[in-house]
Amino acid sequence: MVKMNLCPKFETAFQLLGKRWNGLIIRVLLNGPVRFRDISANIPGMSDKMLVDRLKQLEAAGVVKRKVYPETPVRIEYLLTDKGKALEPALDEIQAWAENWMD
Amino acid sequence: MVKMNLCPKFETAFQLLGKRWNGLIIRVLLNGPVRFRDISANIPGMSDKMLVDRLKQLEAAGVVKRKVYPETPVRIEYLLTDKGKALEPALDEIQAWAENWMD
DNA sequence: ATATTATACTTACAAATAGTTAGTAACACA
DNA sequence: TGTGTTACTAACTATTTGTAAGTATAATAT
Repeated sequence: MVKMNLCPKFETAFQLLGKRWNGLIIRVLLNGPVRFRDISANIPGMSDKMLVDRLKQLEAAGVVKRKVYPETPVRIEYLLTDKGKALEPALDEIQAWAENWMD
Repeated sequence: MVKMNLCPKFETAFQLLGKRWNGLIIRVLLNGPVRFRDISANIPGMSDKMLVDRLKQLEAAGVVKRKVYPETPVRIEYLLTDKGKALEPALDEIQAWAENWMD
């Protein structure tokens, strides 16, 4: 039997990226801090429920931070941590691949 | 409202990569052609059913090719197309990110 | 005082996807 | 005739995702 030794960290990374919406959410957040509505409006087909769920998951993974501005009405911004920003080269490579090979 | 214009090709790319197992399967196939059992044995937790399903999906997407050797017992190898191999830099970036930021 | 508006969620339920376990077809070999 | 191996398939359950509606909060409008 052929043994390949998939890196467990790579597996963990794909528990995040290999979930629907997560890649797109991170991509949107790479443009800078944005509000819930703005993420939602820029990802067609994704429900509020999924966005809430994914933001919680990404926050728990240390990729996204939630910042509350106690204004009226309250304003909440989502932004990438350093860990999240570090995904930019990877997402850029996926973008490049998509441009070369999709359609 | 903030408009970001997510690239539709990027979205399509993440319909593939943003599905459980696909990233890991492609990663294994980057080592060269392998048989069904070998993929399966190198991805802990993934059932045969999911592997069949994903290989079909990746084949339909033009990322994976299926090669039949009419031996006894029949031998079937799965390998990446050029389109599939072109994902290597992207997966390498994810690997690098995982090594720097996981745990 | 009451109604209206906006934002960031929550809830209840239906539909789709994933997981588990068992089974099958094909064929050489004992 | 029976056994073993490989690459699946089928039947069923569990989990995840999707849909549609609702809620809390607080300023502003009537």
